[in-house]
Amino acid sequence: MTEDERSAVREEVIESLARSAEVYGLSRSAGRVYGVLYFSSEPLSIPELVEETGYAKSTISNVTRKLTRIGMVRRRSSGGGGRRVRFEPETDFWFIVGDVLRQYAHREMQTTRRTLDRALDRLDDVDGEAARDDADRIRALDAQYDQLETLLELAVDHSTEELIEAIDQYEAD
Amino acid sequence: MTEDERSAVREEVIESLARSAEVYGLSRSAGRVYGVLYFSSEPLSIPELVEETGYAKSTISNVTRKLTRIGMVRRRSSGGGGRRVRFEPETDFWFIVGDVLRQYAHREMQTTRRTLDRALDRLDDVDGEAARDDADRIRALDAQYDQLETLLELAVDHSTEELIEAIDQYEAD
DNA sequence: CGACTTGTTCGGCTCGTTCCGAACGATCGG
DNA sequence: CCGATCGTTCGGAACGAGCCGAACAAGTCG
Repeated sequence: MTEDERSAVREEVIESLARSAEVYGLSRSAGRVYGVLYFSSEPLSIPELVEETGYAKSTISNVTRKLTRIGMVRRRSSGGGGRRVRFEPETDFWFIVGDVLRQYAHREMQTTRRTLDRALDRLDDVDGEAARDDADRIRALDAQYDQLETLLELAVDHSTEELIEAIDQYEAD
Repeated sequence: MTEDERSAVREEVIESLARSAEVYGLSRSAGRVYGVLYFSSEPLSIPELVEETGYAKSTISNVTRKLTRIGMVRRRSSGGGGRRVRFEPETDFWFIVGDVLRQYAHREMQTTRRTLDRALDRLDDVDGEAARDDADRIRALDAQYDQLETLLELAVDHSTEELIEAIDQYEAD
């Protein structure tokens, strides 16, 4: 009876991770797969994940690839036995967040800023008050992106503990 | 000719905002509506946004509601003239981010932690090494969420400038 | 070499989202 | 009170995302 209770509790937590995944723009399946890996005492292969989660093999293949891309699981392309690749979870959440920020937000900001800079160049050739207004607004956008970018770079280079301490010390003045 | 060029440049920037919106989980229309509001010298009503964007009136209605919910535009339920509500953009991006984090991430973390705490309570009644392992992992999850939550609370209470300065000072040791 | 296991890719189904047009309220000036 | 204007809501079409099963490729062990 206690064994049932234990797996019920684990199911609850895994389901909770699935819901969290949806909030942050991932699929339910991604959350569940991560949850199963998180509770597993050893890395799991795709057939094992199929067994544990009930998803189709193709789904597991796609989901594991996505999770690997964003740094939530690692591929141990391994090794000896019959199984070829095995997955283990990245358990440092802030590290995951940092990875995602670096890959997506940072890239997006860079391309947007390139667009803004090109736009400003083109506006130099245009006369009139309205054009100057537009240029001012675009410069303001650029400044915002610039600040977010530098903050982002600083933040992802530190642990949560360091960041909390930094802000605490800053507040202490 | 310069007038064409000016609107072409603005179109470019607005389109860029539309693409950015997609990256961050919003619709293209939301990005474009925000862009039009951003370049407008005065708050715009729904018919005006229809005119400027080409979207259907219903689309504008839904999009403005969504943008208002997440704090990207403000409703100036308005005064005097024939028009009733008018929208103006929130131009402080970090403020927008903070708003979203407070509304979504923070709420999500709280509900998840409630689930984790309930799970730990239930596991107290279960014996065995495996149950103890599960409890350890859940406690580790809980600790991660706790740290992210406190960091989040600290971060959204400061401006980007303050945060950058705080980290810079911290690094200066 | 041939049977088996593992992982990827492909086509199809389903469901949610986005956007539209039309119908429906609600508010204001005359 | 009536017409006009503004905003919301409803039903539907087009599109994309998630998931599945089946076919396919690649490597392993007998």
